[in-house]
Amino acid sequence: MTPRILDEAALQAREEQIIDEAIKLIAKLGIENLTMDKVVAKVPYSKGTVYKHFIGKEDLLLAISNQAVKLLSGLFLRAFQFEGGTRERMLLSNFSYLLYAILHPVLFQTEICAKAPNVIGKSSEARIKEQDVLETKLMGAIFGIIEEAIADKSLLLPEHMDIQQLCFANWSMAYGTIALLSGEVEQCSGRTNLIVERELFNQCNLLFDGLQWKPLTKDKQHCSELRKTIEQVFPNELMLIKEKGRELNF
Amino acid sequence: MTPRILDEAALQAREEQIIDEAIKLIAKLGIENLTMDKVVAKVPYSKGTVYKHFIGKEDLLLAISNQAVKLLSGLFLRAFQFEGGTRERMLLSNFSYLLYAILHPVLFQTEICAKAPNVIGKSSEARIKEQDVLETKLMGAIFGIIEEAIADKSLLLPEHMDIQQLCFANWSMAYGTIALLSGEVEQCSGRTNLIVERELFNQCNLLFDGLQWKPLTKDKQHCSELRKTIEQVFPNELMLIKEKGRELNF
DNA sequence: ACCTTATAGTGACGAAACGTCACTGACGAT
DNA sequence: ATCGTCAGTGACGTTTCGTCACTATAAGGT
Repeated sequence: MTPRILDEAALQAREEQIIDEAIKLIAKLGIENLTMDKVVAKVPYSKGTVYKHFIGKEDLLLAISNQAVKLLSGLFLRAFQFEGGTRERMLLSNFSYLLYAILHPVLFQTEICAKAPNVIGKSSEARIKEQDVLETKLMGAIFGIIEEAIADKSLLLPEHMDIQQLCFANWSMAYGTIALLSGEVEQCSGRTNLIVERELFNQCNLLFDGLQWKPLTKDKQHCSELRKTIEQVFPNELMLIKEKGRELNF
Repeated sequence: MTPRILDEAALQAREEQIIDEAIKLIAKLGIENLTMDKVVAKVPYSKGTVYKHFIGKEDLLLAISNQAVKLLSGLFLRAFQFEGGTRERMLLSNFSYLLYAILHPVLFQTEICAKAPNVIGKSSEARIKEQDVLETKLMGAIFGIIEEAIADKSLLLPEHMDIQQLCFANWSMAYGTIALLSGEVEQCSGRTNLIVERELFNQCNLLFDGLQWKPLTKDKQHCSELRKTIEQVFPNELMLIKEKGRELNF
């Protein structure tokens, strides 16, 4: 009466397989040339099956973005677990975001795209909900660092702001910086001469100094410290970046 | 021998007419449901003519975004020309961006979309160049305020940062905040309880305090001052917002 | 007046992408 | 062996895109 053969795990694996192929296609053709037909052609499943997983192209894009956020979560967690001062770890978190953006340009690009209303507007409810959960979880690591900072007195919560608002302040600053600069490698724009890692570093410090988050910039060499910390916590990522011929300048 | 009848001005007018109809369509159907066919149907010109102006849908979107930036420029200029302290005017600039985002959600939404690589990737070179020029011009107002601030000693340029970087720091902060929050009216997210105008206000002050931009938050009631300034410089905009049933809470 | 010529404008059309649905087949239950 | 159910298929109708062969128009020449 109930001959169900749907294996939840296998289903999940298949979904990831489709996502992986889509990522490869974006890397090869650019996100603007991704089509469902091409994805279906790359994958050992039929159109109908693919559409069982994703209600449309936008839904697939959001799924890729969610996948990316999962990957990012891992980096955030490592930054969170690093033994060091709270300000240092917060800075490290933001830089783990940057490392991810440099190492996985396709994922980051898709994440940006997935924030556009024309994508959200055509995605499934479930997928949007998933995005929400993932981003909330991501914020959790940041939230934790701030809690600790307040507990050990290195940070005093400003009047009329709670921890959540502080989380958001940090997140939006890093997001704005990386989003606006990641695309610009060489453009004859008013934004030339801006190096994403340097601007991110500066802006983090401005924000943290504005919050009076100890130790202040004037009291500590955050720059050299961050360099060491990154080498310690993200050695592989740093190596991969070097292999890409990219160097971090800040 | 040379019967040219192309009137540059009329051509421009027609382009704006097409853009206007597209904006109306986005407002009605949502940006995800905009199609060139629908635009052509709304406009007294044929498909071929429309495609003379815009090489494709993405190019049209970028054109709308550029139109939006022009509108925004006017607001920025008014903030720039306001007679008041430099910090106050900078704050006002950022809020003019917010007013625009609230008053013209379609334009702002399109602006966000137009930053996505899948749109840029399919736009014409000329249009991208135009975007660049417009954004540089926009930055000009911000740049000017900072120059003045440095001149009158209310702001000291931090070590290892130039004016351009400071401009960018401000821009990316405001962009990140508004972009991440503008979509969220009521969502059951980790980002609930965040009110865009309040967060923008807080983050501006954190950044400016971090820069030691006088007068500091502890020395002045920026909040009530900003309220007055907005009423003075943007009375119409404020009225329109009220008519929309929206109220600024910060 | 009439023809010439070059450009503006048109919309039918083919290609491409989308998303659906009637069908197939595989497997467990009876 | 038969039946019922559901995963999987891919052909097909639809939508959207963008082009291009053609028409209309207007200025200049004769």
